[in-house]
Amino acid sequence: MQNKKISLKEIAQLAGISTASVSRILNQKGRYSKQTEKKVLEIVDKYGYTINTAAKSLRSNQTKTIGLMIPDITNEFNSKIAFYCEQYLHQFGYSLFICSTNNSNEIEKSYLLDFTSKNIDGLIAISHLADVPKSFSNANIPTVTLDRYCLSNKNIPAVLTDEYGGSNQATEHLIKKECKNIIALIPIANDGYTSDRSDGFLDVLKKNNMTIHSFTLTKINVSQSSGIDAESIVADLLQKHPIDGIFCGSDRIALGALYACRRCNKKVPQEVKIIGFDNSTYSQLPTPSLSTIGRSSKQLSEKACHLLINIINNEETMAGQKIYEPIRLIERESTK
Amino acid sequence: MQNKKISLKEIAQLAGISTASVSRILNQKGRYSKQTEKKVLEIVDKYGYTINTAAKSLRSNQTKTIGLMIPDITNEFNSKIAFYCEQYLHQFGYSLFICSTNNSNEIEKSYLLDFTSKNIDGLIAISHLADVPKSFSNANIPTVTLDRYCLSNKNIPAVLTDEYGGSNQATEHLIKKECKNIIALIPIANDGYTSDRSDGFLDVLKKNNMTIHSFTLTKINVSQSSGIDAESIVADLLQKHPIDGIFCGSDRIALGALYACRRCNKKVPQEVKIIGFDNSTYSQLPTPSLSTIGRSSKQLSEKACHLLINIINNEETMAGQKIYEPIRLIERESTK
DNA sequence: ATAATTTGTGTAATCGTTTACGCAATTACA
DNA sequence: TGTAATTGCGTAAACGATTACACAAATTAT
Repeated sequence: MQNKKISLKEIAQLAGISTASVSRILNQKGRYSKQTEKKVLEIVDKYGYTINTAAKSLRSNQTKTIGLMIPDITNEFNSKIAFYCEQYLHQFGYSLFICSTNNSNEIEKSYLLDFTSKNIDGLIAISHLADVPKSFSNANIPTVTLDRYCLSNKNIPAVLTDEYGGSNQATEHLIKKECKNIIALIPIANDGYTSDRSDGFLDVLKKNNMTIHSFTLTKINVSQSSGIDAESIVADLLQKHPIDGIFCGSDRIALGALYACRRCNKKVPQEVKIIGFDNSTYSQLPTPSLSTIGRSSKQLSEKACHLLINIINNEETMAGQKIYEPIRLIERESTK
Repeated sequence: MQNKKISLKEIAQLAGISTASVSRILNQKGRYSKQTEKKVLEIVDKYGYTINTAAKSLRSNQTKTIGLMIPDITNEFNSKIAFYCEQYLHQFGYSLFICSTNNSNEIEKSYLLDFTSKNIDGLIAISHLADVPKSFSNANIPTVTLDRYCLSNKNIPAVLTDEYGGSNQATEHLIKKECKNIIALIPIANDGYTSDRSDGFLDVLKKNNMTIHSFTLTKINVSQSSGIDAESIVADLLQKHPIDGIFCGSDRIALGALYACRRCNKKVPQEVKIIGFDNSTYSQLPTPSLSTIGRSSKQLSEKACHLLINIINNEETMAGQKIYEPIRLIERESTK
């Protein structure tokens, strides 16, 4: 019928009425007659009108848009978060700006600036938001932190995994399976942050009066190669010490540990038991399959979205609140 | 200094000049003096000003925003596409609206409407765009299709994997390894579309004068459970026929086939050889590791983005052009 | 010294919506 | 029948930026 976008004003002209009426009809707000409504809707349909969001946002001061800040969308956990957040928020008419930050403060900052320019209605961030630009704070954008808590502003609520409890359970599980010499490999993000996974591990060892050596806890930089790094570290340790239990802060690392055992001819689970963290697809596929600590990315996502929408709508600040998502132990062949 | 967003007009007031000057300075466009520039930049910095994108877009008619339509972000291939597209487009100042369509025409349509409202500058779609709403066409949004070609408009350029060549190579590889009874399991998307993977397979069989039975080619619905579906189908076939080679249209399916062989006590690769498609992480982990057909998601993404930006900038339509990304055979243990 | 050019700035319209306010026509109520 | 309430619609300002145009002041050329 056309091949150019049509505006509300043009619809008004075609219908011989004012823009105000058209707007009221399209938004089903205020007063208008059935007659003119019919006329307008016909024209809308005939010409394939869609509203201009920029104009609407400018006037109404809301964009129906949420920012999602994620370290790396390629990571299975993160991509699930993105998926479930999108699903949940879509129900409420929100679209998602997604950005990968690689945990870099610089990149985060530039995206936060971009987000304030774009006037997003809210932000979900898998980040510590350690360094937030002034313009972002000034904009007072409702924010929820996911799987991390905000370092720069204690009022930002967080939806968290019970990492301490998870590593507790994992370690207890190894002990129950009669491991005597347990080590842990904990990932450390390139923003320098380590999770509570190491504390949970160490506390259980102490509680059980187990000796803690210099090599008991190793930190591994998070990267594409963290599995490979873990492999050589573990292979090295296996040759020097009588290790029989390995708690890994991620499944990727656990996989590296498994390969290391193969290389050193240590049978898993007979001689060495391994447990990972995340319940990613990785953990199900190798032989033996890997025991791991699972958490529901769906639950995490939905709690974060729910919280965010509440803040957006009700002005409930939920200030500083921390919501914990429980974890569960998933026992597979590597600790049988 | 403040805790409210400040506008360009307010900056002008604070500096005692007109909005026109401020705009010229911030955009480094037109004429202005060093003096006033300094004054303005100081105020901008002091108050943490960021531009209001909605207003800018409304006036300038471009949003610096690209839509990315993907069947399921949770899928490894798709998440890589998202990652590389974001990286590439970010360099040029674009942000990404990402949406998961689950291959559903209905969902796609509603997102296309949303995108036209939002006035995205361009669209990259892993989709056949079989059913495009009128308003989207009217909006004349530069579009590139990725890993699929557009069914509703032949002028839309596409960046494609050489699927035919890939399945050709995979099948030839099985034959070279002396497989005599080869079957294929090809995924079929829930928009009803099958790729060229089956043609490539069948043509090679014909060329080599191999018999094609009723069970030679099986189609499997794409879903979370497609691996499990494949497992039972293959297990069933293995018991009835002397199959010694399996070409799988995805690594997930290949994994199912591998498990089926285990269940039926068929040794891989000695008795049955398996080859997958995608070179996903899945394929590297099991024992034996899976041979597969690889393609570079980075190359695919960058070609698509490059093409799109060209269309956006130069009005080069590249109408109907199809760009093929080559594939490569990755030989692992499952076909040794 | 005068004319021509360049430079810095301001005025005001514009992009496409929403919405407060006002007014006339219709309907309800007495 | 007259007054009050309701209904439907239009006018115009506003959101926050960009930009064509005009114009005075400063600079350069002649």
